[in-house]
Amino acid sequence: MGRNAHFNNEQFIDTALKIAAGQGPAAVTIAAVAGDIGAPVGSVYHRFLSRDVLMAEVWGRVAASFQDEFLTALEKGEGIEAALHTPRWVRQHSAEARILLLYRREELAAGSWPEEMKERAFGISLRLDAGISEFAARTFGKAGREEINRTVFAIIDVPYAAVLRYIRQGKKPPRAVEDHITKTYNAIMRRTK
Amino acid sequence: MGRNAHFNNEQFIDTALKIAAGQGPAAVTIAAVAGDIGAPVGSVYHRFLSRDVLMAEVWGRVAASFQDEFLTALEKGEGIEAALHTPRWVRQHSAEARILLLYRREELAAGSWPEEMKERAFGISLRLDAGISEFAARTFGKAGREEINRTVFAIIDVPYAAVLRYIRQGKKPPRAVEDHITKTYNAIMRRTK
DNA sequence: CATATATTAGAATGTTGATTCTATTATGTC
DNA sequence: GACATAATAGAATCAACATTCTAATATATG
Repeated sequence: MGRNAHFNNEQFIDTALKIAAGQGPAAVTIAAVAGDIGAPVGSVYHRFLSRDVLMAEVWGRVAASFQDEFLTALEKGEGIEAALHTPRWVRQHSAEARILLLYRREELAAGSWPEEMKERAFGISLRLDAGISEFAARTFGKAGREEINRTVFAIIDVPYAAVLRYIRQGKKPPRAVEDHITKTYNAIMRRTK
Repeated sequence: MGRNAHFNNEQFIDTALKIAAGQGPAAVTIAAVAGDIGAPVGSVYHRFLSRDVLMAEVWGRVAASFQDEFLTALEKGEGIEAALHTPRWVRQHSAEARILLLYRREELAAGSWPEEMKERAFGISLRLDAGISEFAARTFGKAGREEINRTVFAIIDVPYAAVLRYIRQGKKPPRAVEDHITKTYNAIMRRTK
């Protein structure tokens, strides 16, 4: 019952994502999102409790897109595959990459995340920590702070650094980044301390 | 002539820097800066043409603080010293580091930089490019795109990544980051391609 | 001491954008 | 066909801030 919808949640999330990627999160005003689709602002609020909730959806989508493949590689025990996932994913998902790597969660949605989203984010973070720990233990024989730090550096921080400069310029990372990431990975994750 | 000043430019810049480091650039409202010092908002505008100009001063100060030592090390030909400058500087300058590494120029001051500041920034950027090029040429025998990419990665991007995680948590980077940076530097800057 | 002026003081203005509110319009159900 | 309601429409509110404006105050200079 009720009239047919002209729009759907996905459209609003997609549009918010597109604007955030192109012009930064501050440009994602309710009017801009609605205007882009040709919807009235009221329709945004009909579907999302607030701007924060809309942005939290954007974040959730982007983070999940990245982390699912990343964790899969890691849980398989392929550290170098996990590390190389970053440049690959970035090439395939330019807009999402800009959001994930250029802004922090709090810049997208300042306060009040819906409980469900907080739990989702917490779950992802737990899974990430566990994956890293297990991998460190498997690689080094134990997973103390030292081993975890090295692992995080090699498979998260360095790939991020390798790719960031290109994302800022709106370019796809060149092939050389794989080489840099791999060399660093080998140097850091070598068994010999 | 005229009455004595109760405040001075430095105070406003310091306060803006402190607030930006602690609560992010968005928290740097004119009222917040003035209020923190006990000055009227009018006094801010008496000294700075606009919020953007004030923030540009903050940025200029922070950038210069970092880059002077960095470039000195680089121009001496000490690549590894330049790379290690990042964690050292970060430990000594927590607030400045948060601003320099957590936000981009445009987040501090969106539009309209005063001409003088633009030139200063441009000069710094030129000097940086030249320093990197020279260093790459000295290290690899030539400074093509490939050699420059490697150099930038090893002495800028990786140190940044090594330190970022701790800055976000408001902690000082542990000693291990020097080890990671050094290992990476050796792996990447090895003469053998 | 009178004047010019640098500076403080802080109220008034204007804009931008989130959010709320009040219709209006279709569509399924009875 | 009348009713309930999901959804669209978009005007009206509200709040936060940057910026502007109009005093009020000291102080140096003559």
